[in-house]
Parts: sequence; structure tokens; C-alpha cells
Amino acid sequence: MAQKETVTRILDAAEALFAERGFAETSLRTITGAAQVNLAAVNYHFGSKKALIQAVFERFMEPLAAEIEQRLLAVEQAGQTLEVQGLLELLVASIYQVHGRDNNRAPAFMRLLGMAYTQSQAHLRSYMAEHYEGAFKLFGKHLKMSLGGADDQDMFWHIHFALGAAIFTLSNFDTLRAMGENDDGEKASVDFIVSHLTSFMAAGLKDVGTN
Amino acid sequence: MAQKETVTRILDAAEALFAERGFAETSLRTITGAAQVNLAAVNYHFGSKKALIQAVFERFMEPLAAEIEQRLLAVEQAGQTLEVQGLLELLVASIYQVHGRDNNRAPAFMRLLGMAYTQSQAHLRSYMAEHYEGAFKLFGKHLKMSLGGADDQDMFWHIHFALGAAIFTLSNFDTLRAMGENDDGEKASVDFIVSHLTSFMAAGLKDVGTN
DNA sequence: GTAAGTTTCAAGCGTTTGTTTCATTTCAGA
DNA sequence: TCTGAAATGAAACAAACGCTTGAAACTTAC
Repeated sequence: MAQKETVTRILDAAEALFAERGFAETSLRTITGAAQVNLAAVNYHFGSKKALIQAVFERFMEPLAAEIEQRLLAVEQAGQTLEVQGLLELLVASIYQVHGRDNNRAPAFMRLLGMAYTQSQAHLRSYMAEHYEGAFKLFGKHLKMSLGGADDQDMFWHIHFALGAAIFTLSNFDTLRAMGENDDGEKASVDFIVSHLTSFMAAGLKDVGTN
Repeated sequence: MAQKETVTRILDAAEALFAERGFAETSLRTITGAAQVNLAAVNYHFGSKKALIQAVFERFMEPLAAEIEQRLLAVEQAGQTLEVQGLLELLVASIYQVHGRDNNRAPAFMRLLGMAYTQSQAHLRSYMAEHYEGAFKLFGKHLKMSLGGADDQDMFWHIHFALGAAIFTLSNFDTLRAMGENDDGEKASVDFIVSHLTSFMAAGLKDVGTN
């Protein structure tokens, strides 16, 4: 088996299993078992479990952050100014573009993002803050413009309120979808939720500076 | 040492440590060490680690759910109808009333709530859904009235968007507060964040049914 | 075709985990 | 004061963990 295959299979299995059960709850043996790869391969290719976790994040975030930055810069160069709703749609479109919209990779990764905050993974948080500060600040700049120059402190918190709504909802997507079945046993579609979520977030963000 | 003391000290230590590091990352030895209690005491008094986790939730949620139900029923009996913002303030007031507002128990518990969703603790989610369904549905009824009879499906999702914003923000309270320091090194106060958060949530909730 | 480098493999290293055991201590009720 | 149940303590259990090892199996290049 070629190296690339082994590495990819480990990353695929790790991403899915971490998302499903958490970092500490997922052992290397479970991962290598699912990936049909020898236990030692993880330490050989990545060095440690911690490094594997980081690699999972890197593989997802790297192209996504690049796509977002590129789209935002294109908006600038065209001299446009997007509304809040438009900015959020830009994020959604970026995820779909980079990671597809038919698989459930995006919700799975949102679970990972949530875990990076909730579980004791300080190394992950500093890694993310470091590597994707550029994209985050660029987005903040655009958001500030579309909100008519809100106070920085207010905006920081409103962004995280919105981020929380998105992370929580998408990271518990399957659980919530099962809970929220209507009386006909019908589950909400992804598009339904994404459109309501962005609408909710936009309404909340626009509330900045009202108290 | 009397039994009650031992049980209480285990619960106190477990609540704080679980909130700080997660369930799987916190060993019984760490808990009993912090509580200055023998290792076997956990299995003696609670039965298992899983049962201990559940007991931590029960101790916090039981009086809180009762307080919320009581306040909502009092509103009904007075023939009042609360606005969205008023309903959210009722929740905040209930937490303060039951668990105090000077300690940081509420943010710590919000971390636990977030973990109950994010980590693989299906037993906790079903326990919560079962035991506090009454309070949840009662709150939903009031919210629906204050939103002018929104669609059930829409409201279910908007509630969870708002819940996500609250859980995420409060559960990562310290991390975010450190990240969000302004240039003078000043951190946002709890009251500042709670008031902005409820305002954000109210704005988002009122958005229900606009698309 | 062979040698060098890379990747996989089975096995086992030392630790830590949740849980159990059983002897000992504590303490209320007779 | 005696007794029996309740609680605590020290020690050990099997199982699972991350990680390491050295030999075997590959791939690559000459």
C-alpha cells in the first residue's frame, strides 16, 4: 500500500471517529482498525496522537481558509460591499465549494470545531488562532463595514454568539434532526436549516450596538 | 466524616473538574484526590463513573428546572404574557436565584451542558430529555405565544440556534474573555456579556418565520 | 538484479484507567 | 457497653491506553 493511501485513510477514519466520539474517547487502535492500517502507522506518519488531531484540522481548514480569503478579496477588488446575509452566504458557499455539499463532512467538522473549544485541546486553539488569523480578521473587517462600523468589543461578542449558534447546531445536526421530527416523521432538510440558521445569525448580528 | 460531606465533596470536585477538562479526560483518581476522599468512595456512593456524571447534572438541573416551571406558571396565573426578552430574563433570573451570581457555577455548568451534547454521552442526553421535558415544553409554549404563534418546526430550530449561542459562549467564557480583551487589557464583565447575549438571542428568535 | 530506502507488521513496553475486594474504622440504636 | 450496619481505607485486578521496537515486506533507482 502506497504511503499516500495509508495517510489518507488514517485521516479519513480519524476525522469521522473524532467527530463521532471525541478525541479522548477515540483510541488509536479504533482509528487504525477502521482504517485497516497497522497501529504503528499513526506514530510513524504523524508522530503522535496530538499531531494526528492537528493534521485532521489542517486538512479541512487550509483550503477552506484560502477559499474564504480569496472570495473576500475578490469582493474588495470589485469595489462591492456585502450585506451581513451576503457575508454569511459567502462562508456557506466556500464550504460547499471546497468540501462538497452532498456528504456530511461539514457537519462532522463543525463537531470537531466545537470539541476544539470544549475539550482540553489548548494546542489546537492556539494553532487555529495562529494559522487562520488572517482570514478571521479579514472577515471581521468586512462584517464591520456591513454593520456600519460597530464597536469592536460588541462585534467580537456578537460574532461568537453567531459562531456558537452555528457550531452547536451543525455539530449536533443528526441528534437535533431526530429530535425535531415533525408529526409526520419528516426530518428537516440541510438546506432548510442552513437558510434558517444564516437568517437567525444575520438578525442577531445586526442587533449589535442596540443596548 | 459523615456521608453527606463525602458525597457533596465528590460532586463539587467532579463538577469543577469535568467542566475544566471534560468527562473522559478526568479520572476518578483526579476527582477523589481533589475531594480528599478515597478512590473507592465514588463507586461506593454512586456505583460508577457514568452514574457520577449523571448525579452532577441532576444536582444542578433539578432545582433549576423547578424554579423555571414555577416562575412560568406564576406568569400564567397572573394572566401576563411576556415578551421574548422577558422570557430570556426569566431564565437568567432563575439561574441566579438557584445557583447564585457571584460564583462562576453557571458558566461552568454551561460547559458541562455543551459537553453533554458534544461528547459521546448519549445516556445524559436521554436523561435530560426525559426529566426536564416538562419545563422545556412549558417554556416553548410561552415563547410561541410571545412570537405570535410561529410554526413549530421553525421555532424548534430557532430555539436551538439561541441555545447554541448561549451554551457555546458561556461554556467557553474564560477562553473567550481572554481572547476578547480590549487594548487596555480590560475584560468584559459577566453582566455585559449576559445582556448582549440575551439581546442577540431575542433578535434572532424574533426572526422566526421571516423566510 | 541487487542494494538502499521506505513502509508495514506483530509484539510488547510501561502507564493509566474504572472497578473490585476485603480488612478496618465509625457510629447510631438497643 | 455491645452490636451490626454503614462508611472508609489500602491494595490489587484486568483491560485499555499511547507509544516503541526490530524484523519483514515492500518500492525505488541504478
